[in-house]
Amino acid sequence: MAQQKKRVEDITPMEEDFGKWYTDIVKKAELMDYSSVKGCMVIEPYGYAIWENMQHDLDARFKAVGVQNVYMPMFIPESLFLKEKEHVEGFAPEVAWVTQGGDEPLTDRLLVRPTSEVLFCEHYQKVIHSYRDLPKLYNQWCSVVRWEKTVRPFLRSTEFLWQEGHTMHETAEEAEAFTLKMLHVYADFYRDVLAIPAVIGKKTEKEKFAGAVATYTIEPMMHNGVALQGGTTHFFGDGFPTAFGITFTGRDNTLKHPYETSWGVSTRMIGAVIMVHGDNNGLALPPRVAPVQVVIVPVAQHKPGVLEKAGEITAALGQKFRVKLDDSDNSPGWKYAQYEMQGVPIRLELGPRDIENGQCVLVRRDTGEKTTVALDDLEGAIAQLLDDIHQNMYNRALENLRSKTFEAHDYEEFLEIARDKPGFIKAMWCGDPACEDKIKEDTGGVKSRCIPFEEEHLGDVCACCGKPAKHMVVWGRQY
RNA sequence: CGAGGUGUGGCUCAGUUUGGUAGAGCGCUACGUUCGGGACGUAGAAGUCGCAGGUUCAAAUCCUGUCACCUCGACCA
Repeated sequence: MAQQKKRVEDITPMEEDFGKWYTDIVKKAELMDYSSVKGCMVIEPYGYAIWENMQHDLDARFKAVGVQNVYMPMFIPESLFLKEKEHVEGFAPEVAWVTQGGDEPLTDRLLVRPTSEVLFCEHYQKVIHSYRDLPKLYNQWCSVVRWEKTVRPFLRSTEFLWQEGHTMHETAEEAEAFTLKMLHVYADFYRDVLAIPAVIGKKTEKEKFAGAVATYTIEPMMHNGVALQGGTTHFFGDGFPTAFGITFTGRDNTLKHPYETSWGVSTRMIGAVIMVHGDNNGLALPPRVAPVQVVIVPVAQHKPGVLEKAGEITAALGQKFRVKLDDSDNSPGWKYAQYEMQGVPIRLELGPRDIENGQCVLVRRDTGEKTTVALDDLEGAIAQLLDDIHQNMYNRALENLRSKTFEAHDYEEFLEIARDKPGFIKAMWCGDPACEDKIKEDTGGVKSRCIPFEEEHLGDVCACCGKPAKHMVVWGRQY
């Protein structure tokens, strides 16, 4: 259709160039703008509203499991940062330093936080004295800075917004259980709010966080088969608490170190939403985070009664949904394309003909399907439609994940899939990091995503080296 | 950080090879006609050519440096 051609002229088709398609969308849907500092972006109102919706929902989920919000400083003295060795080695290459305050050079340099483990530990050392003080379940919403070599809006930037939870527990078992609990909070959020399915599991030794005993991850698959690390939770054991001298008197009146966890998700989730749900007409937002859930487009709005009726409907629906009325002078067709580009889940068209018949037209962003609805039933119909859209978007993403997940039983098959079929590869693994290195080398970038909780038995030997297998691993390329 | 590419009104780009008055389309502003899939007419505003040096009578154009962005590799949420 001719109109189809016109709709997509501004966005590079994803089949042609997925990277270009992505940047077209972040710019044209008005999510962000570049700034004059490398790797730092302006998050524009529409993009920030998505983040706020994510924040509100997640924050409530954190509080439901007893987490409290705090705020830590953005600067860390070098001497404090140096206390945990593996952690330093992990982050040292990408920290930004403050070396001067006003006119005076600093004797103890400050780093801009790349993550706040050490600040939480310094504080916990002061406030934890007894098992009665545990657990401590703190979280902060803030920005952190990592001096990345290459950057991409929302996926990898020098400064990014996130939340970081840091908790202290009386026993290792409790801490480990809490690490998994938070992983499931994230997974539920991805499924129920972002409409994104994911592979959930444990990172291999090679891929775990600097200083952690164990790292767990949720790994959603983007539309093109590439993975994005969607959120991680870490069990730290008592390494940091020992290094920072955090002690408490236990129930048996002996001095002990508490056990620590941390967990975080970031504005990268916006990138995930774009790359999982978007299409060649632009962004497609899951209803539960969409800043505008219903956009009302009046048709022939100069005719008497149209704008009045549209205003009435906007006010009524605004009680229950996030609604926008576009009464600008742009043509209806222009508005249709604009809000499709911005991913608004439902468009409500209202013209003189509709008003006469006591109805309006609802158009869903995910399928393009149009239905005529009586104005009397509108609220119920929209509530139902938003739920349907969420479910349909989830199902589509799940289908994408399933259809692009392959099994490899030997190395030849593995390399063939890695070369020809974008997506995840399930394969048995011996547990040796050498095989991870070899696979990454031979395939040009395929890495272990995780050892999924739902393991399958695909064979007895490692698909790479042929030695006895210990686990099934999901492999893939990542952003 | 390695390889390649690009910076010219708000956006997409032409002009750079061969130095000589700053261009187009879209967008924007005003008015009028329109309005069920990116409407049209008329009039108008808007650019120290990424930035800093240099060569020259003269630089968007040549030289040096620098910054940013894009693509592909090595690292992360």
